[in-house]
Amino acid sequence: MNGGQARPTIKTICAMTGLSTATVSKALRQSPEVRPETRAIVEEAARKVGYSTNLHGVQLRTGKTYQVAILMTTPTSDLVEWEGVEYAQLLSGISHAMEGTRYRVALYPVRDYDEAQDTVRRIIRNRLADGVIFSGTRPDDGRVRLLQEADFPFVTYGTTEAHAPHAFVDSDNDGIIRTAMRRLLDRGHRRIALINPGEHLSYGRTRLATYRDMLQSAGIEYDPALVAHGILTPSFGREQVMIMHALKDPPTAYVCANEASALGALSGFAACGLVHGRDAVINATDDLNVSAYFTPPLTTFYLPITRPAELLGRHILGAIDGVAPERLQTLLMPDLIERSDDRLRASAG
Amino acid sequence: MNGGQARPTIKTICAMTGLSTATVSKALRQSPEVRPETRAIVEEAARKVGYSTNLHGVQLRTGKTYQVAILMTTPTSDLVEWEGVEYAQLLSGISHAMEGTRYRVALYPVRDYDEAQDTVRRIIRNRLADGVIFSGTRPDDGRVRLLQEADFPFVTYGTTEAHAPHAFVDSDNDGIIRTAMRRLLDRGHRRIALINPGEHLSYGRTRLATYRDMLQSAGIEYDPALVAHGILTPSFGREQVMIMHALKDPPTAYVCANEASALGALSGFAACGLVHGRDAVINATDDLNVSAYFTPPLTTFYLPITRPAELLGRHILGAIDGVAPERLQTLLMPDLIERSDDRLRASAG
DNA sequence: ATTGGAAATATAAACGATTACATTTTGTCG
DNA sequence: CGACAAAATGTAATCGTTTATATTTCCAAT
Repeated sequence: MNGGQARPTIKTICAMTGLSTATVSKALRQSPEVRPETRAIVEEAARKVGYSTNLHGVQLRTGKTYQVAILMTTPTSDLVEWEGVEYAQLLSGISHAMEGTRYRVALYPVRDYDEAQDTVRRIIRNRLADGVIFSGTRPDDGRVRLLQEADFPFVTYGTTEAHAPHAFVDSDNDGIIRTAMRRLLDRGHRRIALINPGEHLSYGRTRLATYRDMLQSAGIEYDPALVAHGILTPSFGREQVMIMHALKDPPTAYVCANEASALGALSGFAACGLVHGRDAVINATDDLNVSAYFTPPLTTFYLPITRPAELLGRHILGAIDGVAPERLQTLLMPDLIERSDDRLRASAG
Repeated sequence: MNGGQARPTIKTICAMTGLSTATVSKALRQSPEVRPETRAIVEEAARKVGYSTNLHGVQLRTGKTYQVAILMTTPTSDLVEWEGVEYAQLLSGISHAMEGTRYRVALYPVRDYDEAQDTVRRIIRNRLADGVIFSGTRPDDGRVRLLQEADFPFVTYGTTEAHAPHAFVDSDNDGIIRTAMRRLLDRGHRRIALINPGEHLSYGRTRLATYRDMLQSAGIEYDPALVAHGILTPSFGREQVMIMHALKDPPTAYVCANEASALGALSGFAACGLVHGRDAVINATDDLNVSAYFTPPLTTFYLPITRPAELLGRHILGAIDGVAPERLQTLLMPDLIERSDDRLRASAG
C-alpha cells in the first residue's frame, strides 16, 4: 500500500511488526508497559525504515509545542548601532543548551516593553510555546506578572521584585559595582560617573543603589549629574563623556554598564582631548571580551555571555519540567580583569 | 458541553452558528466558496469567542510547519570574542520581515560546516521547516546542493557558484574592494594588506579575486604575505597587523573584511606603536556603524545589517511561495563613509 | 484443570484543522 | 411551474500521535 516514498509513521511500523499503534507508540517512548522483547522488535523496525516521530502529531495530541519563545528586544528600525549585539551569543548559548531535546528556540521580536507584554499575552493565550525567556527586566515587570498569573514556565535574564519567586539568571550587579567602586575609591577617585541603562531596568536600579551606598560609606555626596540613564549604545557613552567633561568638577572615572557604551566613552575621550589614565579612566562590564582590544585596553568585569546563556537554557527546561523556581535562580559574578591600573598619573601637562 | 474555559475551536463556532466545520473553515480563510453574509456571521462569532486558529491542527493536516529555520554558526564553545555579533541584528531583521505572517523563526545552532550539512539534511528529511536561511556560503556549497536536490526553499546570505540559480542576498564585495582599492591606490598606497575571512568562503574568494585584479591593473605585483585568511575576530586582526608590520616592506594600508578585525587591527597598531594616518591606515566593512566610535574613526563601507536582513526575510517568504529564484537575488552596495583621509601624512618623526 | 489477577497488547476515540465529495439551496430560463 | 446548473453548504475522512478503556495472554496458586 505504502508507496515506499512517503515518510514512515507509526502505522508503517505496525504493518511491519503486526503490533498495534498503541504498543508501538509506547515502545518508542520506552514505556515500561511494553515487554523488552517487543520494544526491541519495534526499535529494529523503526531503525530499518528510518522512522522519526512527526512532531505535528504529537503537538496536536498533547498540546505541547516543544518551542521555547525568546523575546528579542530590537531597536526601532534604523537605530541599530551595536545595540543588543550580545543577543547573538545569548541565543546560541540557549540553543546549545537544548541540543538533544525536542525543544527549539523560536524568536519573537518586540520593539518595546508594551509590545513585549502583548507578545507574552499572545504566547500564553494561544499556547505558542512551552516556555518563555526574556531580558530587560523591571522591578515590577508586567510580563512576569502575566506569566505568573497564567502559571506559565519562564526564565528572565535579570531580576525583579515580584512577590512570588521566579526563575532567573543575572550577573551580580551589586557585586560588580561594589567591587568597582571600592577599587576606584581606593585609587583616589572621588568623582565617579555611572553610565547606566534606562531607569526602569532592574539592573540599572541595582547598580545605582549600590553606587550610592558605596559613595555614602566613603562619605562622598551623591551628585545626580554624574549618573546617566539611557540606551547603552556607543553614541550614548560618547555623549555622556562630552557632557560630563564639561562640568565644572568633571569625573575622573567612568563606570560603564556594557562594552558598547565604554567604547563610546573612549571615543568621547578622544573627542574631548582626554587621555585615559591621565585625565580620567573608564571601567566596563563586558560580555564579549572585546574591551581587551580597545585602545587602551580597559579594566572590565568579564563574564563570557555563554555562561548565563547556557543557564537560561537549562533553567527554562527545568521550569517546563516543573522544577520549583527557587531552585532555578542564579547570580553570576564576573571576573575582574585589570587591564589598566586606573590610578591617575601625575599630569604631565 | 464546553466548560467555557477551553480554547475555542472551529467546532465552537459551528455550535454557535449552526454551520458545518467545512464552511466555517473556509469562511475563516476567506474562501470565495462561502457567501459574504455567511462569512460575516462566522467572523462575528469568531471575534466574539476570541477564536484563533490552532497551528498544530493546520500543521498536521497540511504538512506545513510555518517555521523558517536559520542556521546559526556559533563558535566552538569558549572562543566567543565578538564573533558573529551581527547575527543579532540579522535575526531581528528577518523576524521583523515575517511579522503579520504565520511564520516564525526557529534557530538551529551549528558548530561548523559539517554540522550545518547534517542539520540541513535533518530539516529536509523531517520537514522541520518550510524554508532555510544560512550564511557563510562557499563557492561549491554542500548545503546548497542538498537543498536544491530536495527542491527545498532557501535563501543564502552570500553567493555561491551553484549551477542552478538560487535565492541570495549579499553585499557587493567586488564593488567594495574595487572602490576601496582604487581609493587607496589613488592615495599613493602600494603595499595594501587584505584581512580576509576563511579561504573557503565565497566572499573571501570574491574579495581576493578583485583585490588581485586591482593590483594587476595598477601594475603592482601580488604578494601573498599581505593577505591573511582567518576567523574575523579582534584577536585575528591584531595578530595580523603585528605579523605584517614585521615584514621588511610592511603594508601602509589594511583592508579589513569586518568591524571586529578592524578593531583588532587598531589594537595591533597601538601594540606596535603605529600611528593611524602616519604609518598606515585601516579601512573596514561595517554592518553595525560601530567603526564611527573607534579611535580614530575609520573609513568604512557601511551597510546597516537590517537591510540585508529584511531582504532575507522577504526572499524566504517568496521562495516558500514558489517565486523563481532568479527574482530573489539581491546584491547590496554599502555606502562609503570617509572618516579619515587615508593619505599618509609626512612622517613627523 | 480452573481461577484470579497482573502484564501485555489491541481497539478506538480523541486532538483541530483541511478537503474530496455529496447534498442541498438558490436563481434563471423556457 | 419545473428543470437544471451553479452556488453554497454539509458529511466524513484524513493528517500522526497519544491514551482511556477493553481485551487477550500469561503465570501462579488453588
